[in-house]
Amino acid sequence: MMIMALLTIGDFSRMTHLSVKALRHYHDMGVLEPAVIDPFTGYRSYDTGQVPAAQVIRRLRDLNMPLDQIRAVLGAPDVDVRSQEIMAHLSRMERQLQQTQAAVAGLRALLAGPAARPAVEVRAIPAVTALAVRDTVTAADAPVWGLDAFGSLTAALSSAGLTAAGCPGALFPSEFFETERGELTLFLPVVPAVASAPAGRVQLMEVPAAEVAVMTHEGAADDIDRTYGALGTAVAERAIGVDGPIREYYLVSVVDTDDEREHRTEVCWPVFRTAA
Amino acid sequence: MMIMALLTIGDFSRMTHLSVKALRHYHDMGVLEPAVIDPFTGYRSYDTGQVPAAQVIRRLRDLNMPLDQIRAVLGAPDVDVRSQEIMAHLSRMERQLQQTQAAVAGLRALLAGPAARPAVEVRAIPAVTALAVRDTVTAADAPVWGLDAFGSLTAALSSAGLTAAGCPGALFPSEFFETERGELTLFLPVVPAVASAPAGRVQLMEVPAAEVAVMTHEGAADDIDRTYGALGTAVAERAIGVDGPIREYYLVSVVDTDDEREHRTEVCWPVFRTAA
DNA sequence: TTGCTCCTCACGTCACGTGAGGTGGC
DNA sequence: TTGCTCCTCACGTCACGTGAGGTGGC
Repeated sequence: MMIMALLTIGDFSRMTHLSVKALRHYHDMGVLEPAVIDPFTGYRSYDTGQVPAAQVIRRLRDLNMPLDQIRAVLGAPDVDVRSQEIMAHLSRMERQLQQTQAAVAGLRALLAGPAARPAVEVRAIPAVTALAVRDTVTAADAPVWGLDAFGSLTAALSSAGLTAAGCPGALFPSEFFETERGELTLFLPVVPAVASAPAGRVQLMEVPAAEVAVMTHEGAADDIDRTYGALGTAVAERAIGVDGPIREYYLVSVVDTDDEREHRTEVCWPVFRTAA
Repeated sequence: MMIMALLTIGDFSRMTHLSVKALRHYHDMGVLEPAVIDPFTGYRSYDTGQVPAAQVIRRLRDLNMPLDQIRAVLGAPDVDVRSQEIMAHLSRMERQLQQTQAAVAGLRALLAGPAARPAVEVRAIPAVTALAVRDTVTAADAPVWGLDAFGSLTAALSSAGLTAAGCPGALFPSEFFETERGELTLFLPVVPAVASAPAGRVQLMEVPAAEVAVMTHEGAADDIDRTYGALGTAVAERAIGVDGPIREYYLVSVVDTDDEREHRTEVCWPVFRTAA
């Protein structure tokens, strides 16, 4: 760890293409400490040996990695942890890229004009017994949470010796859309039976009956707001809406096929019990 | 433009998957005004007819379009201007995506360990006459500016009846790296001759002589900080650096080939005149 | 009357950028 | 001595999120 040559912050800036302001910020945040700090003038001096670290920081910032994570990556004791954190970040970025592509496609579709909208059907859903997982989740985490929760449900299904009685569904409280965070419930209807109590985070619950307006969403979940808009509009214009959680039923989902175009989701909006 | 049904902010949030906080913010920013505002309570009411606009906003925000631009897009009088602005944004995003991919590749290369570094050569560059364009530019705008300036230079070359005497180069003041903004000079050496004065923003200048350390960067410009780091390190460790603008000479660049891997750029770092 | 929804400030977040105002070294 | 580089606050930016504290409608 020999010091090879000390550099002013200006020289170091030129060598790394990091702005002086950014370097000072990285110092303040503990991401990249100068090799020497003059106790009288406060002048920072960097070492030529710090150039590679600065280049890594620049790349990670280009990839939008937060400074806290960069500090953790650079401070990781062994190389495995380090590359593991980087790979985790890259896969998060890949997911984000897919979302971007979906947004571009969705935008084109929107601007091309309103698509033919599937019909709205009013339906009475009876109460059912179901295995369920309930957690407080943010909108950003919801897809991953859902997949994980579904894994727990299928595991509990077999270990409790129960039989599925329909496709999985979820309950979304109003709060979830209004604040992008709320307590979600993923459930899997089962044939009622005397069974051993489900273990862990899976519980047996009664999904209440409901009168709902239903519209089927075809395709990837990124576009599902279009169906919400069309369904909500239909409900509002008929003035039949009531309070209560929105439901989704996953007729065909990622657990059935990787081709998102084949996915089918029923969106259910609560309406008056009196609606014919 | 008939009002079809009024919605509370909560209902509108559920229908568009925009958070209530976001909707209030869009109102404050003039991006999406509620159809009705109760003068006593301040309650906002939206119209079902506003759902499509909200969906477009959501897509554009997913694409990181700033609210100012979104307001402009939605307010655009004709569809041509609107789709033009969107296309411009998409191409900016595409450029950003390329940068992301370059950052991933660059990161892999950095973590794989230091590459074999090309040799540093100390060279005396004589003064030359050149056509030049000079502008104050930010680091983010520099590549586009450079391409545009080169176009002006070649146009001026033929209209002034001059002959090129070398490949194009650029001068970068220290300030440009330290603040990511500064006055850049792109120049094209010419055979001195009595010629008509160049027009517009192109001027005839004397590029001063300089003693420099030179390293050749092979490949895309996104990676050029690695060469700056290696060159700056070499200069610092020999303690031969002096003040002065850094130069780049574009031996093979985007004007010669679209294959970035073939690009070759000489980076020139000012050193003592006495260096042998 | 009790929840629930809605409202308006005021402040926080994140990674710096933008001055202001001042000092040190050649 | 004059520039130039460096320093430290303090505040701004952008698109909201996070409470605090309060009101209206069923």
